Amino acid sequence: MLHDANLRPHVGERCQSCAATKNGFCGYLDATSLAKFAVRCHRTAYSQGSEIAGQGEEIDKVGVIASGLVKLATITESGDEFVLQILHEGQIAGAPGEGGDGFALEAATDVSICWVPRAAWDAFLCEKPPHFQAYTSSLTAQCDETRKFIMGMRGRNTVQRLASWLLDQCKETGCEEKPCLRVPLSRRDLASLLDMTVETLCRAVHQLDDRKAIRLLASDLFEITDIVKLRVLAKRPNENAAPVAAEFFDNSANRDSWTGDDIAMPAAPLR
Amino acid sequence: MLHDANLRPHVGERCQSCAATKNGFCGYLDATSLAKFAVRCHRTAYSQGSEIAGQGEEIDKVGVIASGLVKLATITESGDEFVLQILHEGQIAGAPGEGGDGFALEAATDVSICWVPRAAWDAFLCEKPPHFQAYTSSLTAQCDETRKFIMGMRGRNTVQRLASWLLDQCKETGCEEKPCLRVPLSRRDLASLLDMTVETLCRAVHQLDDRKAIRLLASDLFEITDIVKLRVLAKRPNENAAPVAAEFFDNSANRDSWTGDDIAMPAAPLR
DNA sequence: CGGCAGATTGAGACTAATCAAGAGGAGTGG
DNA sequence: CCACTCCTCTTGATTAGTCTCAATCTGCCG
Repeated sequence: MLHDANLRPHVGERCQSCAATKNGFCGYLDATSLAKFAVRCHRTAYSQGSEIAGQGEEIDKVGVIASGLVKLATITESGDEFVLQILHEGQIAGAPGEGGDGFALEAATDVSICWVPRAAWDAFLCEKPPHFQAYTSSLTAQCDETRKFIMGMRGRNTVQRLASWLLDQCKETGCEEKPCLRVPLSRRDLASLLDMTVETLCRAVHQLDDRKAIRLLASDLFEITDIVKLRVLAKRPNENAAPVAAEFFDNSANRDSWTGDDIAMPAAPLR
Repeated sequence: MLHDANLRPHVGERCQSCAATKNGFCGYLDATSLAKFAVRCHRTAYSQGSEIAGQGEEIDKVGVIASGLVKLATITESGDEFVLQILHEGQIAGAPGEGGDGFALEAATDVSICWVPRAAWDAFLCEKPPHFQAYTSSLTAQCDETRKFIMGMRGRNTVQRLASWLLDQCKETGCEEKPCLRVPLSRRDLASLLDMTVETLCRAVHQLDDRKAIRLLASDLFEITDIVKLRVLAKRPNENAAPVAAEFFDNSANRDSWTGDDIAMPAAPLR
């Protein structure tokens, strides 16, 4: 495990420049809570390819991905690696259960993660409801994303799966106008994620190229030349390019105090 | 939507006989909390095949599955239905995000669900940390289960996928000694869940039968005649038949009061 | 320059989908 | 009671799509 850096950021300082404060768990926190969170965590950097948590390894801490992509994979007895999921900025890594029984976390790109010891994490959540809400919102969002991913893979052949995944990537990175998409994953990882062989993935990429939906500028650089055609090839023709700005729950719902046993209506729903 | 019954159970009374109190969300609650929860929810019964929540329908309530199996599916523009997941006893249905964007919930068997209006749900969670912990534990467990399911499907052909799924079912229903497994899902639903056609599923079942791993007593009744062979056929040979009793978080961790701004160590980790 | 790993392309083998049709059961109406 | 329809489950033959194996190409590093 390579730890390129292991810093406890000054309150607010590091977070200011962190893109994850806009996304996922940190994005759900208000400034005050974020500051409190910052003092409890320490940021660790991992270089591409390094192992974050081994399979079967018990993790006694919870992490929020500050930058980069984390590969959630499993290695079978026969030695094959299967990429189950790619976690990104703002998502929770190492939540209880993860890694506990057969998943490994690996840095798919250079990654930095804000770790909090399990005990401190629990204490932070218990401080006030909005902290818990941030956590539940994150979990729900991640659960949902997984389901959406499965949806995108189902009932599609290899070319359609690739096209569908590229569409999702476009939305996620928000590259609607500038049609250039960088795919930091290796062919091997992407193929595994999309449940196909490297060779088939390669053919699928070139098929999209041949049909003028994309242009392969470099091995890891895709230009989306015709997003409409890409949608058709993904079997998702009627999808409007609606913004995907994750709908965070209304922060005005933050109640800093807890109710007693009396049943009080909360100021607003969680989401 | 068929509502065969719609009852507000008396505190404790209905819950006593409910199997879900041992599992999932309700299983994480202590007796007092469970009683409080019971007065807020109303149980609704759905007969097999009835729709619980339509695709795109906004759900303003949260449900805990009291009994039966709930099918989480999506219907594409071309009219094909894809079963993404089967939710069972004790799991959360209709969490925020679900149904919001393309999933439908349908009763795969006769089902009863304890519903709580969103607002009351949030209020319940905010009452004290253990309630939130029960929720986060449930979410994490469900997230994990989804990942395990994907793991079971990856890198396997149709026969292996079926065998793998059957193994999971054995563990879940705890039928280790008495080797009889009832599969309440229709061939159509099961095939969709396992990502194959009905025809292929049928052939896979009979292949397991031919190889003496199982015996098909009835169309929905499987006798596991040789669990070791079944493991081999599932490409999961080295799996011990370890109990899967979901590891619930230690209930002694229940803290009925909340900490202030000071950082206090919680009595025990969440899980 | 050679060695190496990843990416690409090609040809044949094999899996699972598709199309087609039969078997069995449940419900309906005469 | 039977004839009829409808639906699910099952089985068979054909075909399309992927995987496998193999070879070549590319860029990178020493």
